[in-house]
Amino acid sequence: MNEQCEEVAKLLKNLSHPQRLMIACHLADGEKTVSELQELCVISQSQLSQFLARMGSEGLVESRREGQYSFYRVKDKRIIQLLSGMQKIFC
Amino acid sequence: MNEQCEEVAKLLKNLSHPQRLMIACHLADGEKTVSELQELCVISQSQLSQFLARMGSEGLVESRREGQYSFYRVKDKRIIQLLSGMQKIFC
DNA sequence: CCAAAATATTAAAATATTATAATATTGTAA
DNA sequence: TTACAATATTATAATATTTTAATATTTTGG
Repeated sequence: MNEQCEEVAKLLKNLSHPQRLMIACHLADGEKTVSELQELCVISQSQLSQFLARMGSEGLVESRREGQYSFYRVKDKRIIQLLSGMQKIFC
Repeated sequence: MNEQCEEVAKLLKNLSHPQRLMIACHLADGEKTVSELQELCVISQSQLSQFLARMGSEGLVESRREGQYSFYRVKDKRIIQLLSGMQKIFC
């Protein structure tokens, strides 16, 4: 239980910022560009990029570059499950 | 969406510490005393009490005093739902 | 090549969280 | 009433997060 709590708490911490949560929710709907996210989330370019970097380094999202665009998506199916569960409960 | 993200992010932040998550999981199983929690979670008295106070002030748990014991429980059914959902996904 | 758009990185001040120790309060049994 | 168990509060140093501004890199159209 200890280990799972550590792992899950780390994930929740990553989702525990309103804008990171919003980013994750939008990405759970499907892959998005940084600039698409920037419009959807109303967030500064710098902060968005920093948040995505953090979310990437902790395995929450992954990205691919295509030309001048970076596409981000949620990395793990379980996280999509979690997000959609939360949506059912709280939205 | 903005408001919900704020609300849910606040909740997740509260659950985003391994020991607070463990406290919440144990309480989701049913009401517990502080000293029961202290044994279950292997945590210092002071920190446990501080965590419970914080979780209480943010509406995650509530308590009742009975003699020398304080009993804590999860306050909101939705949070129990969330926790058991997480358990299904990650445990 | 050059300019502009898209994205990433760095830096730093303000704020919040965490861990720990010390102390205080409350209730009960002797 | 005294001592002890259970719980709560306060204080503080160490660490992490958040916000913001400035700068850098990458890619493409002209």
